[in-house]
Amino acid sequence: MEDVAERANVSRALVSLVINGSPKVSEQKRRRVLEAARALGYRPNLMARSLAQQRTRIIGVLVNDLRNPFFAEVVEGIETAAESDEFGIVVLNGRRDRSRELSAVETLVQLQVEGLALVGAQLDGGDLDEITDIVPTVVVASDLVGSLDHPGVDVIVTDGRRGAELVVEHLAALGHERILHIDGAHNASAAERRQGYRRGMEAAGLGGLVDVRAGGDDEAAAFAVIDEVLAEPAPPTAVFAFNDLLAAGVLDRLDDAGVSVPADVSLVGFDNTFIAALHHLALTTVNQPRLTMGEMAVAALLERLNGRDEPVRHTLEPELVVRGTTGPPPEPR
Amino acid sequence: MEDVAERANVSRALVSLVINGSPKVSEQKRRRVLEAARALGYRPNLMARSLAQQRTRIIGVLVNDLRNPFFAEVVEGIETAAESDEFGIVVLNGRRDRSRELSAVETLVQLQVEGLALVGAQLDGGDLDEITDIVPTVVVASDLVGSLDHPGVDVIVTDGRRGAELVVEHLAALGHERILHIDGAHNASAAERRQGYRRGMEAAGLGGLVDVRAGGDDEAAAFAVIDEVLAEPAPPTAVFAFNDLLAAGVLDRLDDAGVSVPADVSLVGFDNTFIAALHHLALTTVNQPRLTMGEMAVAALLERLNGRDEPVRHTLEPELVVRGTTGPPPEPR
DNA sequence: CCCTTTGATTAGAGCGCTTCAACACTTTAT
DNA sequence: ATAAAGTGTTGAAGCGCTCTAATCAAAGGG
Repeated sequence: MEDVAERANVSRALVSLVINGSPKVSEQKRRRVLEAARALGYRPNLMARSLAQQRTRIIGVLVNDLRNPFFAEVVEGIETAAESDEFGIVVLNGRRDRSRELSAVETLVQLQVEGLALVGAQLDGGDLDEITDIVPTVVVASDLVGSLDHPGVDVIVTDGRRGAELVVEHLAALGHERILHIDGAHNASAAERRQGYRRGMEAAGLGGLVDVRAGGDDEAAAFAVIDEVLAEPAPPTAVFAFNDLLAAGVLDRLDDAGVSVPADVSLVGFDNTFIAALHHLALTTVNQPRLTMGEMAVAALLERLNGRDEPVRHTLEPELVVRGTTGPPPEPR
Repeated sequence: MEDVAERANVSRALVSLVINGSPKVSEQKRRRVLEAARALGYRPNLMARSLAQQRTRIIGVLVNDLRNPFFAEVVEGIETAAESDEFGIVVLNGRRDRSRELSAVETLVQLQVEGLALVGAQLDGGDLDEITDIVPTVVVASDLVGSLDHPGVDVIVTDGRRGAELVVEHLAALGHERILHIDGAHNASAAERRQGYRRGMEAAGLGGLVDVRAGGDDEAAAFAVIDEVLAEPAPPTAVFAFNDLLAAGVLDRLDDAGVSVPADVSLVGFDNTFIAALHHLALTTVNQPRLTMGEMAVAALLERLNGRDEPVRHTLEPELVVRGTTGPPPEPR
C-alpha cells in the first residue's frame, strides 16, 4: 500500500479511500491510484483490513457432513444469501465427529466471524454457552438439545416430527402395520423424527407395533439392521429410514436379499435429496426446503446484527413426496 | 490480551508466549496466565495473529461444485491431509460459474492463504498468471488449459484420456459400435475425456462412428440429448456420459422412454461416486482415487512451501469399475 | 480583501497480536 | 570473588490497514 501511495504520489490514506470506493476522491487521483495499484499488482490484505475495521463480513458455517447432498445444498442456500448481502462465508466440515465440530466452532469464533450457522450440528446447548454471547448463532436443520434455553440462538428447522407423522400416515393408509423405523442414532434430528414416528404409530392405532432400531447417517449403517430384521419371524412390511442416504442403503440390502420394493416392502426416506429423485430409486421421501432454510438462516443472523434481541424460531412445513417405493403391503398367504 | 496480562500480573508478551506454548516460560506463570485466560474467556484473534506472524496456516480451496459428491470427497481428502499438517482450509464454492471462480480466487489470495487448491476449476492458465507467483497453486481433478506453461502450478489428475479409453475398450469388447459420448461441455476435464473417447473409438476401428454431443455436469443436461438421440433412425447402443451425475440423468430419461439398460442400451459414467454404487443404479463407471488426490494436493503445496521450484505433475491411474449397466448390444432384428 | 465554507488530502493513532533486543536475575566456571 | 553463560521476562516496534481529526486549497460571501 505504501508503494502504491508513493507511485501515485499520494498518501496511504488516500489509497485506502480509493480502494474502498469512497466518493470524496477526485477523479484524477482515483485514476492515478488505480493505475499504480494495477501496475504493482497490489492486493489489499484482508486480515489487516478486518483488524483495522473491526469487522470481517464473514459468516462462519459449520456443516455436519459435506458428503450428504442435503447439507451441501443448505450451504449453497446460505452462500447465495450471504453473497447478496456482501458477506463471505467460511465453511468448516465437522465430518460427523462432534469433537471436530467443537474445535471448528472455536476456530470460527477466533476468526472473528460475525455470525455462526450450524448446519445439522451435533453439538448440544452446553457447548454453545460461551459462544452465543460472542457471536449471533443460528442452528439450521437440527434441533440442538437445550437450544431453547439459549436466548442467543435462532433456529431454522423443518418440522421433523410432523414429517415423520406424514410418513406413518401415508404408510398406514396403504395398509401397513409392521412399520420399522431405522433412526439416525446420535444425529441431531434423529430424536424428533423418532418421536414423530411414535406419535404417528399411536395415532394410527399401531402403538403396539412400534419398532425403532439404531441406524446412522449413511448407507452402510442400514445393512446390519436389514440383515437382522429379515431373519426375524415377522419382518416389517414397511421401513421408514432416517434419511435418503440411509434409505438407499436399505434399498441395496433388500435388493441383495431378493426382497422387492414396494411389492414386498415399502420404503420411505427423508430430505428429498436428488438421489431420491433418480427414477431408478424413485424414493418416496419427505421434502425439506433447503435453499429457503439457508436463506432464512442468513436473514436471522443479519437481523441479530441489526439489533434483534429475542430469539427466533422458524419451523418450516415438511412435505411428503410420494414416488415409487411405497405401495400396499403384500397379501398375507 | 491486555486484560489477561493484567489479571495474571505479567506482560502482554508473556501471555503471547504462553498461548503459543513456548517452552521458556516458568510453570508458575504459565499456570497463572492460563487461569486468567480461562476466567476472562480470552480467545486469541486469528486475524491479528496472522498479521503479526505473517502467516496464516490456511490453504484456500476453490471447488467447482459442492453438490457433486465427487468434489466434496476430494475436498474431504484435502481437509484431512491439511489437518494433519496443522493447516486449516477455507473452502469457496464456484458453483459452476467461472466468473465466481475468478473472484473466489481473488478473495482467497487476499485472505493470504499459503496455498491454493483448485478442485475441478474451469479457470484457464491466463487467469492464474499473477496468482501463481504470489501463492503456490495446485490444480486438482482438472486440466487447466495452459497449466503446462505455468512453472508455478502443480497438477494432480486422474488420466481422463486413459479412463475414457478404458470405457470404449470395454464397450467395444462387448460388441458395441454406435457408442455415443455425452460430454461435459465447458467443464475442465471434458476435453481430455472427449479425446480419450475419440482415440478409443479409432483404436477399436470405430473412428467413423464417433459421436460426441454437448452435455454438462448434472442430470438435467442429459435429458435433451437423450430425447434427440432416441428420435434418430439409428440410436446408439451404448452411451458414455461425462460423469456419474450425467449418467444418472441418462438412465432416468431412458427409463422414461421405456428403453431398458443394459438390454437395449449400455451406459457408463465417470468418477465412481457413491451414487454409482447404489445397487439400483449399479452404474459401470471409472474410479478416481479422490481421497488420495486430496492428499497429494496438500503434499504438493507443502513441498512448494518448503522450497521446491520445479512444477510437479501426478497423473493417477483410472480404474474401470464394471457394474450392471453394461452388457452386449441387443441382437439386430 | 479577509473570512467562512466546502471539498480534497493527509498525518497519525490504533486494531490485537508477535518477536527481537534488552534486561534482570541465577547459576556455573575460573 | 568475578566473568561468562543461561533463564525468564518485558518494552517497544511493527504487521497492513482504517478512520478521525487536522490541514490545505480553492471558491464564494460580505
